[in-house]
Amino acid sequence: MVRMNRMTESPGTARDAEAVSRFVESFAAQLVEAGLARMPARVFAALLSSDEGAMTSAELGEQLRISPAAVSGAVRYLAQQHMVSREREPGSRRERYRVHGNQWYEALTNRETVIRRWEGALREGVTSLGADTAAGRRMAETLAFFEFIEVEFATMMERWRAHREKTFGPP
Amino acid sequence: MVRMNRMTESPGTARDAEAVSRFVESFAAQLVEAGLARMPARVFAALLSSDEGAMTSAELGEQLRISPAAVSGAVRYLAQQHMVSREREPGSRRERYRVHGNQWYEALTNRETVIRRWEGALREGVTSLGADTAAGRRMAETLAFFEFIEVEFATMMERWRAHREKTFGPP
DNA sequence: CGCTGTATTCAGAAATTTGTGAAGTTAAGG
DNA sequence: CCTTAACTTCACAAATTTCTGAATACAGCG
Repeated sequence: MVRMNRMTESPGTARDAEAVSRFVESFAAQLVEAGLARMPARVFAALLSSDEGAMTSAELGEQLRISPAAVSGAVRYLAQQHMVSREREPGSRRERYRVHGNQWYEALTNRETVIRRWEGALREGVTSLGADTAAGRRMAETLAFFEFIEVEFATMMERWRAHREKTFGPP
Repeated sequence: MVRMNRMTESPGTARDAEAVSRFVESFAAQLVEAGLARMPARVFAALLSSDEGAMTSAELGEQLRISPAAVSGAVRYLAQQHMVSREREPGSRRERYRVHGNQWYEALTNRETVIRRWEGALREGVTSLGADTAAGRRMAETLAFFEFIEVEFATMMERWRAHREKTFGPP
């Protein structure tokens, strides 16, 4: 009985470090392609595939082979975007970073702030180019699209929460 | 009566170049913040605020003060993303780049390809980490979210087209 | 009150991205 | 065909971004 080093004991406890790492990097790559910066993407992917859904700075640094500074920067960014939360461990000064079990993707897809800014810019465009110009009309229509999206998005998320609860049980 | 240089003649024809430029740059900045690269963002904003909804390479270069090479690169990217189309002018070898009147924002928000890739990555994650692990379950739930979104998005766009037609008339 | 384990900040090195000039390619018009 | 007006590609310079090591700040513990 050779080869009982990992992924052999009680499933859900020990883990194939290499497989995890492969997944982390490949998922991070997708996030990067979607526009996320490199380190935040890697940190986030690592947290997402951790069994606890949370890791310490040291654990992240070890898994990803990056400096504490890089962890700090990535985590700060992710926290600002509400994609992770920080927890102070009761005892020591160590901190854990946690993915919000079922809300992070709302943060990820919730471009509400962005949409609002676009709407602002478009309104400005309509007035500064003139509502009676072709360009002005085109932008007015675009603006209408975003206003439409903004509302739809909210109700869509509402439907998801309902659907989710039904399928996976309460958060 | 001094100062009758621009924005004086029939509205909708002559345009205040400076105001246009201000808007172009400010809207481009929003697009950049949303993740678009600099040149594509500027080119796109310029097209969007042109009265025709289309410009030649030379016009773009002049308005944005960039080289033909930069225009070429930006336009290639935008075309790949289906945010602009290229038109060959009947006569000469000049090409015009056009924003699709009311479909570009679908291209912009339609992350379907991206979503598909994420789903792939997540499926891989579920199997490689184990469906019976906590991490696996978390990812299965995330996967369900994206599958949900994918469908919702399609119907949302359908509703928009209906709404649009009612409000602005046929495309 | 120091000590120690953590987290953060900062200056700079390294890598990546971006935009240009110049050469190359294509096709219309003589 | 040859010329010429466009567009494209390519190598490189410049600017920006990213990550690290080192110094700094902070908080719990003895």
